Amino acid sequence: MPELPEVETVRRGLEPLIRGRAIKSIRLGPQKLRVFPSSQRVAKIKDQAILAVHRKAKYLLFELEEFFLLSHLGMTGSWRMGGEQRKHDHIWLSLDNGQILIYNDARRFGMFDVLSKNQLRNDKRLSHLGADPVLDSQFNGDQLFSLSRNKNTRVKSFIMNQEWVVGVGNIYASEALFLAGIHPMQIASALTRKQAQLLARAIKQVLHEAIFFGGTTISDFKQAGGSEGYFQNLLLVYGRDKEVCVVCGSMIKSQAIVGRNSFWCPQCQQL
DNA sequence: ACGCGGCCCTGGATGC
DNA sequence: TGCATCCAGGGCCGCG
Repeated sequence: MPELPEVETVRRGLEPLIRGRAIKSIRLGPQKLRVFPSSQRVAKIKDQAILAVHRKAKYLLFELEEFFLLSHLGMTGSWRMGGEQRKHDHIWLSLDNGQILIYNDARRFGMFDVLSKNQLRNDKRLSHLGADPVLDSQFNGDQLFSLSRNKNTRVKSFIMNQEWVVGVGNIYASEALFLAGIHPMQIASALTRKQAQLLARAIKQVLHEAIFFGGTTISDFKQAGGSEGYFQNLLLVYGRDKEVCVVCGSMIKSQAIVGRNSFWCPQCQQL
């Protein structure tokens, strides 16, 4: 699913299409997402203008005059403008220019909710999030190092936990650890300060590059305009098990770590 | 109290 | 061709 670069790519594509438009009506399909608002709540956003589209971690936030629409794409969620009906369409937002913004999600791991400004402030899903490597200046090696001191888990799992760092998912975790030369099975609390600094830098680098290239399309990620990302062509280890490392020529290894398939170079990333 | 495994879903790839 | 199995970019919940 979409990690930070994919969500950011969607945000950037979507915002110019819908900013300033008012919502004329909204329709929800019969099959619920993991989170779906009540119909009374949905009714409140009629005639509200869309002022901006923000990203908070891997969430999209549509800022309305008095409410926020909270959207998480889960693994297979996507927003697109109008066009033909498709299987797994679940939300239809009709805008005042006649266009319809549609949410599609095959696996329905996504979330959609309507929140007041006050509810947004107090929302537990959003209040426990860590620093954003792209947006927050307090994300750096020193912060990562101090957070990691008491974390008795594999470093890959540590950087994927949204409570400590947001936006890093299964693809970019492997990529960042490769760039930093850190073995994904290393215990987080055993990171040296130097390693934490390399890792923070690597996370920022890979997320920025992936945003620049429009995200990673493995099977079904699409940008807001429907085009695919390009960064899948630039992945150095993810999905490349049994291929050779671009740096040293060793064979890339893969193995599940805390339940998620992980990829690393046994030569460049030693425990 | 923390860390992990299972689970929520559908569809595509693979194997028999 | 058909069927069974496994796996997928995320996050929540319950268990030990």
